[in-house]
Amino acid sequence: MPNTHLLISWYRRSYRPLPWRQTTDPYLIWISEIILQQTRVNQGNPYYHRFIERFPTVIALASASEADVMMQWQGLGYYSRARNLHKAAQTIVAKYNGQIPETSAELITLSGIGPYTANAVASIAFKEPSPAIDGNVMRVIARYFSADDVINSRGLKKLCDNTVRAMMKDHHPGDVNQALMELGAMICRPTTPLCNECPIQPGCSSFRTGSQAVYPVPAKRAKPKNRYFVYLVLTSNNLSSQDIILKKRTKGDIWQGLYDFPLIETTNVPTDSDVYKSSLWTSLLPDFQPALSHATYLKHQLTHQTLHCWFIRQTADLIPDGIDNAEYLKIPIDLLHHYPFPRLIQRYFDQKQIKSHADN
DNA sequence: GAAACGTGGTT
DNA sequence: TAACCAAGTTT
Repeated sequence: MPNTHLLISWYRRSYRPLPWRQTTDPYLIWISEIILQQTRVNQGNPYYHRFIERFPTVIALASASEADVMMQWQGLGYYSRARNLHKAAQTIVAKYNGQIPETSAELITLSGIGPYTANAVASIAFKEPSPAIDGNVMRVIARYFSADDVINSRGLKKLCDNTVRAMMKDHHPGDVNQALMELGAMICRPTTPLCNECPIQPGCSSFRTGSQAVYPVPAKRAKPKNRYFVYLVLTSNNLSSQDIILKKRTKGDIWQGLYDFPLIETTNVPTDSDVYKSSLWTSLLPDFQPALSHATYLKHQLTHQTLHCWFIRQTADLIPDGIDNAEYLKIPIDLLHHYPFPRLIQRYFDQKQIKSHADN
C-alpha cells in the first residue's frame, strides 16, 4: 500500500488551488464533479464559473428551465450531464428539502451521480471514507502494483477500492481521494510520468521494474463510424424580421436537447440524387432543387462517430407559418443566441458569420 | 456489460 | 493525421 503520509504531505504543499477546492459547499463540489467528468480542468473551469454564477444554489438550479441549463452547458459535451444535473436538483428540492444528501448511498440514487461522483462528494464535503475511483486513481494504483487487469475492469476497480479504503484510516477521506487524483494528473501522468518527484515512488512496482509504460493496461476501443448529414439552412426575409428554421434534437441520438437544422442523413457519401429525392425539401420548400456543389462542408469528430456534414443554404422570400410546428421551429435570427447549439453548428455560424452568440 | 455519449488538448 | 485520453454515467 502506498505511504499515505508521504502522499498527503505532498498534496498539501503541491495541490493546485482550484476554485472548487476553496469551498466546503456541497452544491459547488457536486457541480464541479459533474463538470469534470471526462473533462479536463482547463476545459471545465470557465464553465464552472459561469454555471455557479448563473445558478448559485440548488434552489436556483432546480427553478431554472431546462433550456436555460442547456444554454450554460452548450459546447462542453456529454449533454446528458446537464439534463441529469437539472433533474437531480429538482429531486433534492422535492425529496431532501433542498439539502444535498450527505451519504454516498443517497447521492448515488440521484440522476447523473454514479459510484465515482457519489463517493467524491461524500468524502470531500462530508468526510465519508468512500474511495472515489477515477481514471487517475486507476492509473496510479495499476502502476504501483503493476496490476495486469485492464483499465476500468472489475478487478482493477476492486483493487483500487480496497487500497484507497485502507489509506483512509488515519486521514481525511476527501484529501486522500483528491491527493491520488492530483498525483495522477500532475506526476503519474499517462505519458512521461515524473517518477523522480513522486511521493510514493518507494514501493512502486512499475518504477522498480521500469514498466510505467505498460500500466495501466488499456482497453481496446472501437473505430469511429462515419455518418453523413445534409443540412438545409433555410432563411427568409419576412415582413418584420429575418427568420431561420431550426430543429430540436431528440432522444436516442447525439446532442439531445440542443438545436440544429432540418437534416437528411444518408448511409454513404451523399449524391445530388440522394438529396433531391428526399421528401424534406417538398415539405419545407417546394420547388427547391438543392445542389451539393454549393454546400459548405464541415467534418466533425466525436469519440464514436465521424460526422461528414454538408450545409445547403437557401433563402426564401417567405417561409410559411405552418413550418413552425412541433418538428421545426421558425425563429428570428436576432434570437439565435437564446438557443443552445452543439459545436458543429457554432462552427458553421462562425464560418458564415451569422451572429449566434453561441460562443463559449 | 459492451456501447454510446462531446469536446479539445497532446502525442 | 489519427489515436489517445480526461475528476464517468447510462442504457
